[in-house]
Amino acid sequence: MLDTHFDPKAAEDRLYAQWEASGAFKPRLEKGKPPFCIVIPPPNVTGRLHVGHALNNTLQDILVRFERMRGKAVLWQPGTDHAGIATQMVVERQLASEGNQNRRDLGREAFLKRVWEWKAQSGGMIVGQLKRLGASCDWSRERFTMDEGLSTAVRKVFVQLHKDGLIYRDKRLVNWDPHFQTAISDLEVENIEVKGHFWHFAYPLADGEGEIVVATTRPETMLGDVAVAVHPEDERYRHLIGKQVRLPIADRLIPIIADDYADPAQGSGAVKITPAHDFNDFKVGERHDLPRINIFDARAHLNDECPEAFRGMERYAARKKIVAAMEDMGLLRKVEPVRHTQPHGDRSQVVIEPWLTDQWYVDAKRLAEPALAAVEAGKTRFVPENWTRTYYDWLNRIEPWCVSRQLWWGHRIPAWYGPDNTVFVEETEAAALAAARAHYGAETALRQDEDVLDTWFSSALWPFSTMGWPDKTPELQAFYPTSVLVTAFDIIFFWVARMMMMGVYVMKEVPFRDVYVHALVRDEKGQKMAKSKGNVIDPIGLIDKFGADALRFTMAAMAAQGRDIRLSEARVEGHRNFGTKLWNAARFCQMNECVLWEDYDPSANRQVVNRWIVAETAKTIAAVTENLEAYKFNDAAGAIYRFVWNIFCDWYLELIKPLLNGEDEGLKVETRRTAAWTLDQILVLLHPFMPFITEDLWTKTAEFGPPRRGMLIAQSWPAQAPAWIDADAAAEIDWVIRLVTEIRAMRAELNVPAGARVPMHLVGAGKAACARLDRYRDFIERMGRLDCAIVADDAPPGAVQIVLDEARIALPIAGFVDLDVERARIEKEIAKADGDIAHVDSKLSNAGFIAKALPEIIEEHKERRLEAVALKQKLLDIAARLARV
RNA sequence: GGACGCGUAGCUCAGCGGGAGAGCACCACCUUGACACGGUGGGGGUCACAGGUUCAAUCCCUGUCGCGUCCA
Repeated sequence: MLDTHFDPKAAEDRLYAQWEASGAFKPRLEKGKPPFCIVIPPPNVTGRLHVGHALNNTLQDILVRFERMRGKAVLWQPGTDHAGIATQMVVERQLASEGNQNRRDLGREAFLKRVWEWKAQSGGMIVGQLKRLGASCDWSRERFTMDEGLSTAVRKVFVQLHKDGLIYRDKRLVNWDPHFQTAISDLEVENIEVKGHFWHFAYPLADGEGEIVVATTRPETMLGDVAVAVHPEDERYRHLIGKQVRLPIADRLIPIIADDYADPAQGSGAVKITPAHDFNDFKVGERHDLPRINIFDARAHLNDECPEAFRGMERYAARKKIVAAMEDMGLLRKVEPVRHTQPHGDRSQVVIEPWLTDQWYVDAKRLAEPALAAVEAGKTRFVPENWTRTYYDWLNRIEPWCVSRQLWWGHRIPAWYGPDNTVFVEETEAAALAAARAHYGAETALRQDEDVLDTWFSSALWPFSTMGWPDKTPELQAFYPTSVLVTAFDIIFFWVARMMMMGVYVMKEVPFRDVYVHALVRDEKGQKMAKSKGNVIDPIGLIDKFGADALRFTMAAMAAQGRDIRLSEARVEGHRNFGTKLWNAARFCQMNECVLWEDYDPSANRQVVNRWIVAETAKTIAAVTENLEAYKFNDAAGAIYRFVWNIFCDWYLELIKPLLNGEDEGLKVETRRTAAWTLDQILVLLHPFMPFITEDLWTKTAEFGPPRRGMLIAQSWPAQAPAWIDADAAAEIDWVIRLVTEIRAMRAELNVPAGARVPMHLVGAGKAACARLDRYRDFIERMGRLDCAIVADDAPPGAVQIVLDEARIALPIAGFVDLDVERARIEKEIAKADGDIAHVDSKLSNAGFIAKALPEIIEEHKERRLEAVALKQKLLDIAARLARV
């Protein structure tokens, strides 16, 4: 006998281990078996599961389990990425907490050893958390971006790109993180609005004929100024163009130039130009062939380009000193408060410096062209479709991708330099040495580039590097291109765009057929969750409290396309209750000996309730299947939820109780088998959403019947047959349900004591209704709490009446109720019928409606009118009767 | 400033050209032989606002207001 509740704590780990041991997570490649593959967007190896991951992986797991049950050879490829900065940060922090030794003191080799030790011990915690969620990845194929095979792929692609001229070294401005002392990508920069100031500085003209005022939010950069720009059309400054100013403090002469970049409406209309420290100024400098004066070192301290008094100063200390100096010289004209956006490193949270350095760049523009064309040609499809445009926008505006990082943890760039700085880009040191020998005509020592590659460089290769590329493996053959990438839109650029570029370039084929873009999970107030805001909901906590199934079902039920998810605990709790409801339905079946029958034929039932539930099951199978195929997770979840609770539990199980307690053994057998079969269909349909509870029930419900062949995870997805649909059965059960509902509503509204049993007379009923009453008398009496249910020619005295189709339900309950309440109720009903009639009439009397509306719509309105009029007539009869009581 | 999205029941959200829905919350009643993580019934919405298209608009179009996200 089942308990009254499912116990997730006791079941989850055990079931997960059984699944994994059964080999169910591994793809079985067989002839004629279509492949289905998802590569996990690799979480960061330092990461912990947050609700975004929970949603993302729940949806992937639903698809994977669904397709597996549909008989496909399914590979869900898991793994983690090495997260250059984040991981290095974790280990450096660890070093700091142990003493003062930083990584430079330790040395590169020893430091990397420490990182690997850290990875072995505490890295990949998120993998365990994914397992708690129930993710059915093929863990035997787990990959890490720093694995040997994946590193080989990285080197090979780098070299290939270099040979094709798509990767090059250049001196440009990069986003420099002074804390980590490395370049970072645009996407790792958060632009945050901050309160700052506009300092207005007067720069004296060199000829002594006055001054020009510039406004800046970053006074310290003036030491790197090389010009002052004004707009060519700006009348205020036109006469100054071409003159020189004497830059204060630095004491250099710099020109006043004309450039459209200067906005006459902004500040004073004149703008200082610092090409080495501002992206816009850099472009101005290019146009006017200006020098670039770099005033910072890697820590953003002032360097030797600055006057001696400032050298070595930290940037904000320098700012203060500059402002003070300008003020002392009487050159500070104005200070105004201003809100402006400042770039911050998403890891370090410090202000990013645009800084002039030598870095490796990928020519993203050229890689983007075929990646764009592939989507335009429909080789990859976005779902929902409107994300296509975001993808286009981003790829159309793409800038050169800086791929080098001044870190130690990562793929070291396969470039070696000769004594004269000639660069040799090869996959191995040996190849580089050989190339050097050929170049120099002699054995020559080389030194390897110190830098490593951006983590995203290796992640971009993930869809094929995980499958063994550059080897032509069977996996690659079978599963590339993958079926679908599931991702949140906030990282659409990280993932989709980069994987598309690399996939198309390396494999000559897109990495995925579909890209399903799901919502972002926010807190109850709609805010993005962030550690700094303290509003993060821990999914593991929710799993501990309500079970993984409840969390998963909630994610699926709320994953409507095109909308964000606001997660609330109440919702998860509600879905835990749903699981309990199902559990108890199974318990009921078990108590009533509803065991499976191997040769059960759903289309061979005689009893109407059984024919009905089979038809309802068929509809549910179709709905869940279609919605999952269309990535409509919420609709699929809703369909199975309503079927289980509102059809199977609320009505079917109640309808069969009299049969199970009855005398007709043949009926009992049919009903038990049908109930057991229906429950089985539910377990299969619900399994992708709630794998644990369904798997547990799969085992437990087979305690008395024929043994199961394998675990639920490996069962076939149900098919439904047209023969299962039975419109007559539907009409009959619908009538019974409406009858019971009306009786219950009447009793409740009139405050008939719940325990009181009353008689029910069905008045004016047609033949079919009479027969139905006969067939379902036990059920109707039980659900309506009636002491009898009979057909009668007329309503008994003191009866209240409800209209049901052609008949009236008469309940002689005058003794229990206040008839004034009933009279008021009838009046309200009449008013409602009048309203309906008027509404329909307004349409039917409209010539335009008659002329233009679809015939079936007009017909429907006419029927509605007839029904409303008939209803009103019956209500008037009832009212007249009540008036006489 | 540009792009995208959203304003529907107290809250969280579905729906979407022809009769306003769910979950939770709320109210009333119920120790009914699966389940109180339950059952039954009920209240509650000029579907943001203003125009337009249409025989018909919560749904399509335009604009306004408010909110959010991303990009400058």
